[in-house]
Amino acid sequence: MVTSSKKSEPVPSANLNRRVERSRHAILTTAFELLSEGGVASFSVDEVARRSGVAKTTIYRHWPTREALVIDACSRMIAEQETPDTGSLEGDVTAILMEIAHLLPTANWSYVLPSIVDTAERNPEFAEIHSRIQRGHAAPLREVLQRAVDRGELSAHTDVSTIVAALLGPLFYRRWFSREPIDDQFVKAIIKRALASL
Amino acid sequence: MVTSSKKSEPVPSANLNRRVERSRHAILTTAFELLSEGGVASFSVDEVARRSGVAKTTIYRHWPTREALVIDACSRMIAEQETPDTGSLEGDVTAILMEIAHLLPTANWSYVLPSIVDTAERNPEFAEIHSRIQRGHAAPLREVLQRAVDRGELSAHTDVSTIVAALLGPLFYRRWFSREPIDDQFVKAIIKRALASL
DNA sequence: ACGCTACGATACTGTATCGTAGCGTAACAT
DNA sequence: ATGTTACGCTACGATACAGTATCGTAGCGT
Repeated sequence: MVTSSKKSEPVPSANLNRRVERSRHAILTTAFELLSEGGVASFSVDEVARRSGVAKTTIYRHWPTREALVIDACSRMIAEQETPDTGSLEGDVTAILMEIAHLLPTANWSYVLPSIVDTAERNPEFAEIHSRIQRGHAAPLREVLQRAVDRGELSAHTDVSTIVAALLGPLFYRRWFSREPIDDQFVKAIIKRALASL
Repeated sequence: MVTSSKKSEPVPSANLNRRVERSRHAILTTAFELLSEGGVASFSVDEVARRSGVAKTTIYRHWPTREALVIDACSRMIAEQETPDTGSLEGDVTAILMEIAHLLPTANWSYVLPSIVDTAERNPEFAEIHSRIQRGHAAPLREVLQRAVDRGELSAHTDVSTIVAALLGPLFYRRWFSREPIDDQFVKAIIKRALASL
């Protein structure tokens, strides 16, 4: 009785989910790859269908519009970083920035982010995604900075947001604006200046 | 004799040039406006024709392709800034950054630049334009910094490029990444840190 | 064995775009 | 007056794309 009543409920069997998940995964993987290559503007559903081998009709069975798929693919791009704990503020910050400096020239998301920033300039949905990505990038820094404030290594009236901008800004600037290389020496100079006790 | 020989040369009369210039100006103005609204990706020749009142055929008589027109319109976006001379490094830098901080939320080019950055990521022609815009932004800073080095206000082995990144980076970061407001206090804090004598 | 569900293939509508061609016309020079 | 030049207009052809409709089929549970 209980089992039969369960059947009538919308409980898709595990295997059906597997089938669905296979399609969804193939689509999303290809979508992500396509995004990395051409950005948001040149993204097309037809191309996803061609590359993934999944029929376009199937794509539209899972996502109502092209935009929904793009947004979903963008969301998979949020880089999650661990928060180090070396004991000292400078040690933590150095660990975080060195990793970012290493990722900036190589990681996929660094090719797509300008496209998202551009789209976000005029589209609130992308502004929301961009905001999430942004918070993800800054979170570890905010945490180690806040810890430093709490234990007195930084003055209590330090504005954490300002320091984050002073740390991330120059790195991003070199990646997307001046296009200069980002070497260890540069990162260290930025850290010294951002954390300088005035 | 001299005048008649001049005629055979490709010396279009002034009035003809006026006619041509009127068309070119109307097209470029509209193109620039369209770029500001939608970025490079959504730019279309048909729309320029519709808005400017100039026939599409005429547009193609002056620019061979859509891309050539976009590039031409982008080139008009290079913001030229004057280099101040207040006598002190901090005064000069403050003058420059305050103006940029004021322009960032308002100027047209701040809406288009992400689009150019994105396009430059994959298109060498736009990378070149982006590079020119970038140098234009940094030039006044480079100059006042170099002057400060020359007169000994900054140590001789200061890396000017690093300081420029430490100054412009945080401002750009707030405009296009964290989207936080850029107030005078923030600018001053960034300047103090960037110019700190370590 | 039977039925449900997701899937594939194909075709289609409708639109937006690039870039070109043909033809007539207004501005301008001489 | 006559020719030249730039322009406007309309209409193309070609392509790409979003999104839908139809029909047949393969996987999977029961």
